[in-house]
Amino acid sequence: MATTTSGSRGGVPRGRDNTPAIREQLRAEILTGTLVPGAEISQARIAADFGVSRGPVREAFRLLESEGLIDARVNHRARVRGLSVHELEHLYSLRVINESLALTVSVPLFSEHELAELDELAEVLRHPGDEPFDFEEWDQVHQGFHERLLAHSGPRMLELADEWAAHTQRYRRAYAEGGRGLPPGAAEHVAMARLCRDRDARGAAHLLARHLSRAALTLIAQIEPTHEPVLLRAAIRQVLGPEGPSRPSEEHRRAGA
Amino acid sequence: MATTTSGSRGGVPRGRDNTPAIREQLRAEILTGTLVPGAEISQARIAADFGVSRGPVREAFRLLESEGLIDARVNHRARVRGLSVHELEHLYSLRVINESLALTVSVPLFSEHELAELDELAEVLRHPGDEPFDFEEWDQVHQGFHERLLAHSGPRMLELADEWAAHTQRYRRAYAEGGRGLPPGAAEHVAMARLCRDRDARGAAHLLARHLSRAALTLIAQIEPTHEPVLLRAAIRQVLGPEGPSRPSEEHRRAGA
DNA sequence: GCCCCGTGAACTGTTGACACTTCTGCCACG
DNA sequence: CGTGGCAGAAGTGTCAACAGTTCACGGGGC
Repeated sequence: MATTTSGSRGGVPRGRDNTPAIREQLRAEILTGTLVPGAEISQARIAADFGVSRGPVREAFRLLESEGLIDARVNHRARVRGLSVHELEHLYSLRVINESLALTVSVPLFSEHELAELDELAEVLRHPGDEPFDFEEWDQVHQGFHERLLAHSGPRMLELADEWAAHTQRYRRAYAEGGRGLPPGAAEHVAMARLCRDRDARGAAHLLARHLSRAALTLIAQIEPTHEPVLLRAAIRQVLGPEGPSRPSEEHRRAGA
Repeated sequence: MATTTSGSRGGVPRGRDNTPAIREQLRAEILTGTLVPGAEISQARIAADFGVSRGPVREAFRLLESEGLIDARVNHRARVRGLSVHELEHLYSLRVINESLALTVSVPLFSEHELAELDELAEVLRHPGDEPFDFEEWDQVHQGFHERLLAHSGPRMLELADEWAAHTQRYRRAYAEGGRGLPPGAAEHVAMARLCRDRDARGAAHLLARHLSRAALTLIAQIEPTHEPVLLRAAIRQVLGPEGPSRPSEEHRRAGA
């Protein structure tokens, strides 16, 4: 029996249009794993937890379904969608090609203030202050960095990229192995910030693509080592060109990582 | 005063879960321009038109909003979102890089049956049978061709590509200038089919990218000639490489278009 | 012992009604 | 003549209740 998850959510205060709050709360619980894949969630129970009627909950469910976080068959309880290597690969492939493009057009437009912010965040990512290492906090900063990277790519692209990044978070958390240390590649962020400052759009985009695909390949190897990531490799080729991501390339070394 | 569009939609038969039907009907009306940009649509009126209560309509509205087809401020009537060159450029940029990738991985996987279908559709696109030329019918086939091209790229990618293609349809119709003739580039489809048959993934992807970006540039030039499509050009560069789309490239000629 | 069907609980989809907000048009007032 | 504000209409967000569906469970028949 799938755990028909229960537990009281804080009631929605008193505001009008409660759907966004419900949606975001559930979304967060799914992304962080509080609501595990396969768990069944009923409109009635969620409504009760929020102290609200089923109307707004139904609307929130529709949004979560359109985002791909839950499956909702007619006349059945909704279920938190499961994880799969295929989806993980798709998500990262989308991120690789789209974020590379978004970064390419953003680089010439960064303000001095934004560049300084990137530098600062990158430094924090490399040398997190607190001991012991707090993965939650680090990942928060990490998401902020990647989000700022795409600042000037337009609202539509930004929204999509945010969604994809959020969804990959699900996999990162599920397979973080207890989050016991700095993820490999954490140091690359300072190189990226540097390339942005140098207005090297091509170099920055390439480094981002390698950065993302390394994360993806690491995860895939952990989850299902036999899986052959055809789509992801094609995505990498599209961004980096046919030569492939074999050795550290020119712009990477130049950035002095 | 914005036209608070009215008019009776056929009542939803008697099925359970009416939301999808309502959503699709409204979506189609927006995409084809029956519901013009800026038009205001009220839950109450739509509900009456469908012979249904406001509940399902609200859910449909939420989906349409998440898709970006309507704007829905709290306590206000929803409005059909307007058109803009920026969005058009974004849509086509997304299509260029994502469909190119999707096609790249699809090419090795086409069955003989699918290849034959592509050939056939491409031929119809080049020499449409009926006189006078029926744009609606032609565009139907056109969408079918592009959809089949991505058949093997996985459900998530397919869904996204379909959505983007559908949205560009809005612009194509709005600026079709009466749809009085075969769009330029219509002949390229047979070359694409040919490249698929030859299992030339790279060539097919490049041709698709050029095909899409030409359509985009034509539309942009019609709508707002002063607009400089920075994002789109970056997208083209990402797929074709730095040399740019200057001359007809090797694989294009080899396909003997 | 095994299978089938009826029954009731748990849910979902839908509806009509209620409270509150926004906007329009009009009137009194300056 | 211009302006401020005040009712009423129109619309939205929400809720509680109704009807139909799915599923688990147990009793009866074989």
